[in-house]
Amino acid sequence: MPRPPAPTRRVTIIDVAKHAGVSTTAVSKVLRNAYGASPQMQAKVRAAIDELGYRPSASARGLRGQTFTIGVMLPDLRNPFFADILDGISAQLDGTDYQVLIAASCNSEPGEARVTDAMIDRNMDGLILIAPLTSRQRLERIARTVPTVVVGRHGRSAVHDTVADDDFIGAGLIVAHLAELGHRRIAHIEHHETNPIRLAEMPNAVRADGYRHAMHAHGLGEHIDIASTTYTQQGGYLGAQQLLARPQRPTAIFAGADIVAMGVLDALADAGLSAPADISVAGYDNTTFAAFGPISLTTVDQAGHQIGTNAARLLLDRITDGSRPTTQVKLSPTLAARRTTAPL
Amino acid sequence: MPRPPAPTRRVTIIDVAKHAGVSTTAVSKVLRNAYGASPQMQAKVRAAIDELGYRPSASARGLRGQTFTIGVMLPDLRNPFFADILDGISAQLDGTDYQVLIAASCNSEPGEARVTDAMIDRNMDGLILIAPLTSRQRLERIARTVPTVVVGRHGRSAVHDTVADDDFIGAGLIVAHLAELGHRRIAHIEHHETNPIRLAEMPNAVRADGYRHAMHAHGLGEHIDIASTTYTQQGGYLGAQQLLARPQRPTAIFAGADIVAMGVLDALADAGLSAPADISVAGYDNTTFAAFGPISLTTVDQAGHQIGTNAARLLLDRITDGSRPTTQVKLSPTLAARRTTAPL
DNA sequence: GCGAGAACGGGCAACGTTTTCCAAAATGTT
DNA sequence: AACATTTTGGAAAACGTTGCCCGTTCTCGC
Repeated sequence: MPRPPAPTRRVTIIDVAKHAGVSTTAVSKVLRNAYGASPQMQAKVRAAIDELGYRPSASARGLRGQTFTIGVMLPDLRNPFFADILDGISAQLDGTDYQVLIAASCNSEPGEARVTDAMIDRNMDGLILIAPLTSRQRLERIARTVPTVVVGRHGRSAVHDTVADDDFIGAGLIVAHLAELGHRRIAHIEHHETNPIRLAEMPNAVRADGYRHAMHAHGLGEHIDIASTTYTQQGGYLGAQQLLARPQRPTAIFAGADIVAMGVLDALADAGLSAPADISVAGYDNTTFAAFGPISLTTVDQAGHQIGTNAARLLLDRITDGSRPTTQVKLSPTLAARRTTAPL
Repeated sequence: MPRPPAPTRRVTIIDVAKHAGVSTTAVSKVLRNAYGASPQMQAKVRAAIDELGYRPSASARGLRGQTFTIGVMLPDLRNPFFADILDGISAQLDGTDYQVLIAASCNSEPGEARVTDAMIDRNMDGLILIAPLTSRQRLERIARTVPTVVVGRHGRSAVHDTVADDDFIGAGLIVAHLAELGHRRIAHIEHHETNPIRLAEMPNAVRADGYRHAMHAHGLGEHIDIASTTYTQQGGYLGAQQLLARPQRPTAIFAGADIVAMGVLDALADAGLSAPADISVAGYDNTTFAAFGPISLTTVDQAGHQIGTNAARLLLDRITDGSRPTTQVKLSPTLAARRTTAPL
């Protein structure tokens, strides 16, 4: 199927100005509805814009200042929880001139560096970094360069805003739920974190802390039992295998993430066990599939939508006023009790 | 937590030139390793670049030509199938200077128009449009403006390349699988398409066609039974309800998408039935959750990764040579038989 | 009428690259 | 030694906006 596409020059502000019989300055003023344009002129210019189908070049704008672009960095496209956050961001930005562009799957520090650099290179007006692994130092350097909101990481900064769900409370919700059902040997599968600096900031660590604290609070300190793997399906499988091999097998497993719980369920099935008959299983995140009938996973709902709206709102605020003090928003998770947990 | 971020001017090509004692032209040449730069000069310039931490501004570049940005339009972040495609794209683009930026959730024609316009405004070098709803006419207009690859939509164009999975064959795989298991009353739930122009091009329509054709091929023409809803969980629920209310209830339901199958399973459970004991259920897409133990959905695997690599490769080709004839790549899906289908 | 001030419109210089050119120097060829 | 060629490096003009600044022309209060 041959035929080369016909090249066609883009309509510029100059074309519009000529067509409307005014200066480019005038067109620019109308575009940004800046001061100094009479209604008649506005009408003329707008007519010309429509007639010619003119669209301002973001590159040229970027060279002078704004690009009306918000960059969102996502660690993983597969976790539907992030889609909730995105929805919140989009909802908040709807009606503004800003366009959201996403860079995904930068699941390593160098990967994140590449992505954030790329966003800065492209003159984006603001960045929303979701669950970044990047060092605090680099994070602050980024935030000093461009308005930034960090999502899902605990710990405050003088230079960027922060939005996170309270993972400490969330872990407590699960432990309380299971304890109420009569469970005492409640085990946890955590994402192993080696980096000591990130230790206190990353959600996984906070969830583990919350688990420990809640266990103590319910007088179950002696039953604390943590398998340290990763927040992946395989990590859940391996973690569950470890826990099932204990001399005193737990009666409930709190997986640090829904995807981990999937691995746990697989391991149970392979061991000829089932949830909740033999062992109760809980996850964390309330991802879309957790609600599917055959799974029906008890989990913690992280108000992803609200996280998104808050992040976007804070970012817009900071774009308009870069010098206002930074804010830390901490949202409260809720329990989503379903059918993988049952009374002992 | 007060303290405004310290503003800091960006390092430009001029700074690098001064620091290296050469002209900006020279730096530019080194950057693009263009002709006319001696080894010594290259060394000097590279040293200066490293020392100053210089990064070229994409805006300024865009004003003159390339931005080294590839835009990917995704209809829906929640469908993990798209993540597979993205992985393929990233894999192919890895090692090049191109950065992928995603715009998501433009689940309507006006939404898609906004997104594609935004990408063109930003001078992106190429676009990958995944399962677009946009009219053929607009699609071609876009492709005439910027190198474009359309993914997941059947029908060829003289102006853009196309990559798609063969949905006709895929639907046939499911029907063959079910027929082999002894099923005869195999029903289908389709996504209702009203727009006649899109009718032949959209995957959902092709899947329904493939279903019809395969039914005839297996001598089951009289049992063709289609519930027309949407490709959503709720669509699956409603579709299953319709099918269950038939005087002659089907023994197998082929849902046009995995998410639809989830709704079907819910409807079965609510009716006191289960799969595959009472009714076999199959989906389409092999999304991540289809493989989860408790679900274990029989489905069709669309080589998402390959779709992505092919799309990216074609796009790079077209960016370097816009006049080469267009290509249509059609990949073959495979059956992923799991536990929601069983012999009659 | 008259001056002050507001309203309106436009000229022009950035912004940071790339891309022609073009000159000078080095090298090769008779 | 004179000339042709290649190599090397730079000057300068775009690219499409915006924002500062300046000159008009209104408007209005006296």
